[in-house]
Amino acid sequence: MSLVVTDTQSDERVEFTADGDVTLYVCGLTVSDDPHLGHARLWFHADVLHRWLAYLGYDVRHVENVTDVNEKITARVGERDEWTAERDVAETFTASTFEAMRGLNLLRAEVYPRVTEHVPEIIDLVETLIGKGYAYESNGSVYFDVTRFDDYGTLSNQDPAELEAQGDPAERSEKRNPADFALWKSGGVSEAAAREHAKHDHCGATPSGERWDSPWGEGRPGWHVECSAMSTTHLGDTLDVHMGGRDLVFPHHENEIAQSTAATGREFARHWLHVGLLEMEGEKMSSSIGNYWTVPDALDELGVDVVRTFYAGAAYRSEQALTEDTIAEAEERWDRLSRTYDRAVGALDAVDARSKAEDETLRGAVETARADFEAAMNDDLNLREATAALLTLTDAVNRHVDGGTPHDYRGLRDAVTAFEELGGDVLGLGFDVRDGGDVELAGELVELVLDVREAEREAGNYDRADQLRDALREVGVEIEDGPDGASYRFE
RNA sequence: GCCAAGGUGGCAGAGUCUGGUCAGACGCAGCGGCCUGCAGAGCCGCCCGACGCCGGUUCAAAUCCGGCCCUUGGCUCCA
Repeated sequence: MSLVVTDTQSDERVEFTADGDVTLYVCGLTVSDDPHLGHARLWFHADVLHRWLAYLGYDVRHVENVTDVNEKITARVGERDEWTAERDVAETFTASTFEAMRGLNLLRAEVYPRVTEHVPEIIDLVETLIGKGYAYESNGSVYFDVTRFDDYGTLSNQDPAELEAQGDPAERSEKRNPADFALWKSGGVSEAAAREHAKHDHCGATPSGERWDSPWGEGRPGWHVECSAMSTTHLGDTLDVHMGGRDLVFPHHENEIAQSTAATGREFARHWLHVGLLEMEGEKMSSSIGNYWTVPDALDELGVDVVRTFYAGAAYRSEQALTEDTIAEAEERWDRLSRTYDRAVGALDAVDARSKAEDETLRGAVETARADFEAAMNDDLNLREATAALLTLTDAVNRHVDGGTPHDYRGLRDAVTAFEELGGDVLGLGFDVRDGGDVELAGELVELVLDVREAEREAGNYDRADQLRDALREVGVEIEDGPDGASYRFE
């Protein structure tokens, strides 16, 4: 059984193939603001692909760029006192981006290359393109001539002749064809562009952003060429997988293909995977619309596991709706998974777990869950079905734990391992992660309160017992009465 | 206007490539039961019932063909 993915190039399900290491390039963030849940959706799906390929035995070389040169970044200079240059703003949000990524429990990429580190490579690439006749200099800027590249438009199925012109009016007059795009822009950020992207009015001179020397004079790299240069620098001419948001298909990825293929003469990416957009109230979540939820806020409010469970509720290639209902569903799903995991671990470590007890139903359920999970993952990374396989396993585990003692040690251990390997390692859910603080002491204190509560219950003082339970819930301790007395878990 | 993705039960979301076998699994919402001092969790069971619209092909269409409507995205910075 092998992995099948939906490739944007052919729009067909194709078998995933790679020789040895898998090179994975993800079009990363422009660091002009805190990342929001839309950006994180791409990160999540790239992360799960990374994790699944690792599970299948591939060594994954994952590179995700940081775009730290951009008009939107420049436009925020001066908004805070410490933001005196484009670089200051970029560094602030690069830091918050990394923090968000860690908070989302993403596997680290091999490198997070930044544009500011790769200007020499970008200039080399542009010179190569000029040398091969694919690009031309005009007024200190350099443009890619789309008429020289026969396959231009095949990824997005666009006809260059039908396209509206790219770039602003001043730029258009410098170009041979309306659809030509900039590889290098002369000078700094124009005042018009800076103003357009500015969110807030602020005093002082309009910032023009950083500039670099080049064979064509001072200027700034074009957006599309950055990704071509950074991916080639770190992963070579041909990528196994190129991922990005669906909104980048045109022009960004189309242009990347043109630049890289023209420069190297080789296929740029074997597989293109595009992640559908996150919708909020029927619209794309976007900083410019303002309907966004930042990653730090979402992590505070929901926790990383609910956020990840939410993302696992829809296929990467589909759009996904963020609503109260879909969030509530994710909360329920994660609660059910983690609760069951805790119960299984509890039963496993109890004296009632015996080496010779055997529950064929439980063991069969574990095997079925593993098989279903793997089949779902290989079927174009169907995360909702994969999650469903784990949820089906919760049923068998709960039935076993409810079914009295002795417990089937081996069966429970296999179930726990399945949760950890499939839910934990592959989906990145934190089954065995416990919050910080002195958990042991907290546990002892909770036990103490529970002893008091038990005494009250035995005395028939249920009001008092319920008060204690409510009080514990308020500080984040959930009490559940069972046949063997009360148990608790930290929320 | 051009390009792309999509429209499936109350929600969410598979299935469309390979026309018929279950419009499937899981979860949420709803109902009943077990358990329980109550609650929660858990378990068992259940109702309901959807393939955007109009044609065509076919013994048979969610699935193939044609037309139309609607939604979202891209064509300008965008994950």
